[in-house]
Amino acid sequence: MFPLRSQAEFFEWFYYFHVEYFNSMLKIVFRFGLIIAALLVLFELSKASLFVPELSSDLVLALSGGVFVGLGIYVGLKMRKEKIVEVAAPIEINEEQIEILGLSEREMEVLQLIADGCSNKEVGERLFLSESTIKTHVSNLFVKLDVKRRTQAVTRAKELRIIQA
Amino acid sequence: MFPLRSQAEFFEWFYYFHVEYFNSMLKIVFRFGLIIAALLVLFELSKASLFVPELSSDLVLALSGGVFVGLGIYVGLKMRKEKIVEVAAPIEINEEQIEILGLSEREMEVLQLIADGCSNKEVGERLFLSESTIKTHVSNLFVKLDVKRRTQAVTRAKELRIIQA
DNA sequence: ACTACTTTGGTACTTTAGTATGAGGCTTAA
DNA sequence: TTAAGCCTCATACTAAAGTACCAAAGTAGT
Repeated sequence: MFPLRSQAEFFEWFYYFHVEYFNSMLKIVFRFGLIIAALLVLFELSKASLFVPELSSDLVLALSGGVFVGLGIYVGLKMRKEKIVEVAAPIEINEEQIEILGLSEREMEVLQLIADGCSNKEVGERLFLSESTIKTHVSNLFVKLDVKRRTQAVTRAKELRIIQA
Repeated sequence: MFPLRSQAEFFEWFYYFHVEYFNSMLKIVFRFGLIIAALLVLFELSKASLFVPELSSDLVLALSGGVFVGLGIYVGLKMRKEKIVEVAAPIEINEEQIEILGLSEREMEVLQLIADGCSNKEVGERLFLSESTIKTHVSNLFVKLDVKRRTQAVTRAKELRIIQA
């Protein structure tokens, strides 16, 4: 049988890995490792053939092959799902960045409307404010975003994920 | 040994899969299947132990375990890479839509620069054209995109996937 | 109450954007 | 060759954007 001590060490090593890089891509590797370890045990059991001693090693291999294929399909599906979610999900707004830039609520409202293609006048109408006020807000926005034009402001805001893309 | 006929059938089945869903996530599954098949062969070879007959089955298991872990890491890295590419990759440009709208090459260049936040003057400087020419292009763009302002043009262009987001 | 900040609005001005129109040069297909 | 379409540039104009001030009202914390 697989030496227990080595197995334990194996898991220990993997646990270390897991803790060290928990939120990284190595999570995937860890998951993989676990599944593989489980499969090794399964394999070992099959080879021991306690219940069906007359099983040929070929059949065992075929079986484990099937298991691996099933695993492949499962993992493939799982990853695909994650992918779709990642791609299709609306980009979450970086509130922290808004804090850092010191953008007020009004400024954010104005920024969003500008990104929607509104003129200063239209923004004013939508927010029930005068065009003068909007101009003030826009000017302040430009300073805070370090840009010179509204188009740049929109691009920058989307880069910084502070408005919906 | 693993029965050759079954193995051939196995590959045939996988090939069918591959052709059927070539550009889908089942590509991953297929790749998985291939790797597994290769590993089964490797395993078989190890078991045959032609070169080192005194190898214990424990050691073989340990070795294959190592191989599987390596495989896990490799696949994990590979998939991670693909994911990042998919997420960060530039959205592919809808050439068909450009055709439909009847946008010329120059207009597309101007559109892209506008989206980057350039003023008409700056666009002109980058393309070695006069501001007048840019204004003409921009006006034509607005008609074709059915918008009234450059900010709207940018938003619309990104919606239609005719410029880089 | 004082301070700091946001929000609102204004005037006056400069710059950029956008419209309308015309026109010459270039390429391409009928 | 002629027509169509694109690219280029220009003038003259209107509209919108942007800057630089100032100022009052509200709000929240010290």
